[in-house]
Amino acid sequence: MNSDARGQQMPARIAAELRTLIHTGTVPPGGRFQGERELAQEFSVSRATLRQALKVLQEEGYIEVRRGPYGGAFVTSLGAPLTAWKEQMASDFAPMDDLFDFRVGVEMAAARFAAERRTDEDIVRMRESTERLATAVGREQLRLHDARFHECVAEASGSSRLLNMVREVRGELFLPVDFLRDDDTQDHSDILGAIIDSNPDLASQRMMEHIEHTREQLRKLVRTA
Amino acid sequence: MNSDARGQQMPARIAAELRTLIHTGTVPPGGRFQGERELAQEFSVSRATLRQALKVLQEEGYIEVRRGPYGGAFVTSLGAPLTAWKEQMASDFAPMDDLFDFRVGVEMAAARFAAERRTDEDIVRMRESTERLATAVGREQLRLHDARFHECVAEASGSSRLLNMVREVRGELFLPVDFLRDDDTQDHSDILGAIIDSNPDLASQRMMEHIEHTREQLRKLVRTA
Amino acid sequence: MNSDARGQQMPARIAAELRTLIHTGTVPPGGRFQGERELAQEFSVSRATLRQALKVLQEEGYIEVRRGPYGGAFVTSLGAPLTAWKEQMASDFAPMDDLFDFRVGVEMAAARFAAERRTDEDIVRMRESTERLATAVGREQLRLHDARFHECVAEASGSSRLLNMVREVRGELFLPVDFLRDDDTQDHSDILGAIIDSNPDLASQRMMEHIEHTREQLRKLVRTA
Amino acid sequence: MNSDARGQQMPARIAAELRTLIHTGTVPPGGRFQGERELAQEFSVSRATLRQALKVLQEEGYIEVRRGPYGGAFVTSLGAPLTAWKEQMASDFAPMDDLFDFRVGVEMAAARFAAERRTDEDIVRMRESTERLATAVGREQLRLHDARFHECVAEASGSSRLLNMVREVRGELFLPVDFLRDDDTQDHSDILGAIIDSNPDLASQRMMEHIEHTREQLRKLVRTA
DNA sequence: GTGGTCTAGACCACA
DNA sequence: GTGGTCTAGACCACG
Repeated sequence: MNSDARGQQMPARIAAELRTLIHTGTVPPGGRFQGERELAQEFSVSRATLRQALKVLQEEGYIEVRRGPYGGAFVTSLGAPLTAWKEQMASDFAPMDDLFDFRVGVEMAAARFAAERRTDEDIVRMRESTERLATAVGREQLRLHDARFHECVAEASGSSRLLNMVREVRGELFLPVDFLRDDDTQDHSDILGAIIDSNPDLASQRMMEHIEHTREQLRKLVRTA
Repeated sequence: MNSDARGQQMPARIAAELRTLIHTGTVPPGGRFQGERELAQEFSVSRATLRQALKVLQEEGYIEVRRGPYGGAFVTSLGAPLTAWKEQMASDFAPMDDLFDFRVGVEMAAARFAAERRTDEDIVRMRESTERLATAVGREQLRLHDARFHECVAEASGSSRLLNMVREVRGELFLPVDFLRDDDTQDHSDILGAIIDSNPDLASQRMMEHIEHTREQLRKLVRTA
Repeated sequence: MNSDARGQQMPARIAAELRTLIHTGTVPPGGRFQGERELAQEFSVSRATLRQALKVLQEEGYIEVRRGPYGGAFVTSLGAPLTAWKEQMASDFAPMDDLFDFRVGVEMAAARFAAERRTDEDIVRMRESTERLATAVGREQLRLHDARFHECVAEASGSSRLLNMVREVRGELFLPVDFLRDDDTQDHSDILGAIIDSNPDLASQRMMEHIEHTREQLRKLVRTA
Repeated sequence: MNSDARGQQMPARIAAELRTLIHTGTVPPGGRFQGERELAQEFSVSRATLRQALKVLQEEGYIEVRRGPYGGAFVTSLGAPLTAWKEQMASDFAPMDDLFDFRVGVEMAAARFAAERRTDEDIVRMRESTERLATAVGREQLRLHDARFHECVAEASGSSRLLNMVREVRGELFLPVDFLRDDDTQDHSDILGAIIDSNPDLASQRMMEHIEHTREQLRKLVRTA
């Protein structure tokens, strides 16, 4: 009914979308967003509103804004947000568990339907993401291609709603992704295999294990930090 | 001061919530909502705003407002919304498929985690829902207890996010539920069994089959209508 | 040259002007400012800009904003600003001394020129202020008529620049005025006498003593607080 | 980031400051300002902005900009500004009176507090200014050391606010100073004497007379011009 | 051509 | 008719 008006205010909503781009590594530290005018148009929003969104991210320490030509909104090294996130997680891990429970649901379903419905083109895209992750160097690239694979699976599921949710969840995940597991590439490869074999149960099963591994990894990280 | 002021779509939001109450059978045809003043207070909203929400539902044919003593907002027989829904589904079933893909994801996860984490109290509640569905008479009761069971499972999963999503999906489902399958009670019972046995894979598997059956049923309904 | 553009941003400048109205008691605690639209027009500024000014005052604890008819920006009991002011003064009284040095200059000159140039109407106004102060009840009235007298003297000086400065200084004074000396009325009366007698030296002399008394009073207040 | 961004009148502000330097004789006719880059840095402003300020002064006839080596912004003989000023004063002397009323206030207070608070170093500086005025040759030197003395007194008052105001007023005075009275040196000397004697009333009294003499001188000048 | 500020005006939610 | 939010567009200061 009101599918795209979930009730947040515009600035907060746009801030969330931009934050997602940072969390997923789409715009890495040091990277620059488009100009305010372009962004405003992209979000179908006035520049004033967009600027409020940028201000939120600025105060959260995600971006810093520079003026002049070659100015713009640049992603910081993310030190401040990382610290804030760790503190919050250390004091209460429940929200993260909640997020992962939901992630398990949407990504298992995505993997299942992907195994049933994937086209050859879907397979090409998923394979490419997997290979790029394998050869990625640097945290930013790892982060980006890890996120990209999960999106590709959701795309292959043919469900726009699942795709949106996969993206939304990913957008909330943030820095955990900074600490990718060494065997992520293998996980992705295994999942992809099951999808190619058109084995929905196996695909979703492996997706679940993959996500639960990540959850465990995160839990450890928070405990030791 | 303006901490929760979303700016501009409160009426639509409230309308959606009230619509959900109708879709899930919480307030059945012929049933009456609380007085405007109570509703307004419940949603932390002014009476004027609430009246706009009611107006939306009125125009959609969900409710009719009667004045005087014993007046109030009464749920109609839902003929108009049903017709509108059928027409829409007949012309494009994709949104419904999208919704069901997502439903499969969240409810499978809910069943899985419920099987892992359910407490004795959770079991009591789920069992009660199942039994009430078995002995329910009339469409309204069926609809209500069917919805209630799915909520109970989501509650047992211990994930507030999954619970919210289960409810949200249900709120969008509407009348399909009018046409419950005869073997729904058996499905619920089977799912509950797997949850009680602490068998996550089986519980989620049965939940999926249950939902896919409903999807098929609906698809047929639309074709023949 | 650029007499009215001293370089502040508009919101800060407007906030300062509104703050002055509070400090001088023109709008007392509990009082209400005009509607945003009127204020915006009065300051020849857009509503958005004016709202930023209101936000500043809101965060400083000077006003609270209520919605609905009979809503608007209302002056608080000023507890928060008072506390903040006391703390600041206790840690560094120098800015207050600086302000008073300047005040001595402008108000002595105002008294001097008033004694030279006052018209009969000026005298009427100054006398009225003095009398009202004598019969005033309540802090708000005292504050208001005290401020009013000093303005009247500055008006009588015939120098718009001095008048502006007297007002500006008064606007920065704030709560000190909350603690009026018992013999303020006598001081005002003495100053007025010298002005009526067209005695510039005596008028400015008395004005100085009046202000220095206030300074001393304030100094004590801060020490004991 | 935008801590000191006043938004929109930087050029005018900078122009005013540079104009003051000319009015006070700090940079005399024929004199050269620093390079654009140095000035820009000094005012913490971009070169483009500074150039706008220079353009303003250029159009007012205060400076002329020469290019090439030994180029820069040179103060003109000030014929054009002087003519403009005379015309303006002849048509309306009120603004000048207003300025002098204010000047009386701030400089009397400065003299008063200087007499109360001057240190030995202050005396040295004030004496030096007085002596240099006595031995000055040429309008430029006269203008410069006259202005300098008044600043020294304001410095000795220990009030930064009074000092700022004395400077600001002086910046607006401009060419009147071109026509210094012969007995200015004696006036300064008398004022200094009262300050050294720690006689606040006398110091401020003499300061007033000094300023009022200047006002009269100016008035005559305008009448005859 | 960038971000920073302000304007003018609309519509919404409120009581 | 109030305050709360957003839009569209302008101009300024920047490097």
